[in-house]
Amino acid sequence: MRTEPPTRRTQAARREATCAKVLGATIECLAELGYFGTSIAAICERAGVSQGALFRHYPTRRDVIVAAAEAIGRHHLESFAAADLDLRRDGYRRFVELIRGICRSPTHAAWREIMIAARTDDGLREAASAGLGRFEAAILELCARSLGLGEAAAQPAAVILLSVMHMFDSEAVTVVVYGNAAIEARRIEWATGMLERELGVLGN
Amino acid sequence: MRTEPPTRRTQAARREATCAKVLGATIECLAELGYFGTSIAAICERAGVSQGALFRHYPTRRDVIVAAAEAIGRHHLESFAAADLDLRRDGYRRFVELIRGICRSPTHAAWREIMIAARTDDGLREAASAGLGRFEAAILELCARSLGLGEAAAQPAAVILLSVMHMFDSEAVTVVVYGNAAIEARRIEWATGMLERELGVLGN
DNA sequence: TAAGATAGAAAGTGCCCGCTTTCTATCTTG
DNA sequence: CAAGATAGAAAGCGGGCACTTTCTATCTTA
Repeated sequence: MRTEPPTRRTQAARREATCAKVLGATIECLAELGYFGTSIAAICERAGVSQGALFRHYPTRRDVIVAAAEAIGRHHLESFAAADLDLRRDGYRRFVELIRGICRSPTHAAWREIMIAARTDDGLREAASAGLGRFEAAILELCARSLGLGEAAAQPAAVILLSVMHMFDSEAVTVVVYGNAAIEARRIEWATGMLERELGVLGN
Repeated sequence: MRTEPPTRRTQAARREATCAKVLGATIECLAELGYFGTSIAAICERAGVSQGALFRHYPTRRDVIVAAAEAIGRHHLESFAAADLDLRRDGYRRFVELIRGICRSPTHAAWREIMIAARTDDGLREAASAGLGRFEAAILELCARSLGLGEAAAQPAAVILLSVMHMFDSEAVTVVVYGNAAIEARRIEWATGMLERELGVLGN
């Protein structure tokens, strides 16, 4: 399995394969090494691809990052679709655990690294905001679907659910830097109850 | 005012003056250029100080960042002390606006840049976590003082208030990258009401 | 006030970065 | 199957980075 026999593959397939390896490695690097540490060399080493190969498919480092943001955005959409959550059927505990799990995942760490970099990098921001926004879009869609409301009527709920997402997104960073297990345990309890109280009213 | 006459200053005063200039410039750079863009050259240019001068006082770039984190932590503590907030007297709207304002401030942006970098930089994390944690400490202290409860009894309130802080911390990034004014306006309203409902119970 | 210590400026130094160049291997198409 | 196109490897290149060295100016102290 080390060097597979020279299987005959179409050019498109070869291209897609190395692009996938590059994007996967980029997401891993962002999660483990941060935006700063995600160098072309680090990406290529992890992907098992030469730098020349990478630059054949992506003209600049920024384009690699932007493509990774797109991939992460799609991944987030799929995660929510796969969870197939119905807030009224499942209750809010599952939602809270789902959001917290996603926020603490490596993929989301990569998403966050790009978000933070985009704040101070105008070009990256313009190029990547669509892909990054898909995480927000995923939750908005979840609201409409899960509550069986139109987009306008779902907005009050969306504000609340997005706020919970922001809460766990920011918490996930502090967990690593100066974790406070007692507070985190209380938070997940409180968030569940709070959603029941705040969204229960809307559910009528 | 361009080149002030060679006023006679003690060595300690000169030292303190350039250190202050360096730390101020570092915080500005972190806020405007991000962690990546906060190079020694950028810091020194903004501070009006040579690189040799900087390295006389801080052995490495990391030490500059750590010192900046300490300064930001102290600044956050002072911000909360200066606000002199009493939740029961002032109501929750002022708290929500205070937190949102702080989270959107340049100083807090610098804090966040260091937090994010600390996630993937072990040495930075160990050296800076104490300073960074002062933001959390400031809110915890606010809880105990503002609600007139002991530390143990204040913890349920602390969980809620810290959660609101996390919410606006994460929101502040998305505001820059793909702002959604409608949701942000609703969020500040909702957060105020939610705190009244959730903390009103505890207040008894 | 002389001698040593500290602060600061200016010009390096080596390294790693994103990216390019060059060349070979594999695939497509007439 | 020949000829051109595409994919990929390997080495190289300029530039910016953190940090050092060297030298001068200012302060401290005996």
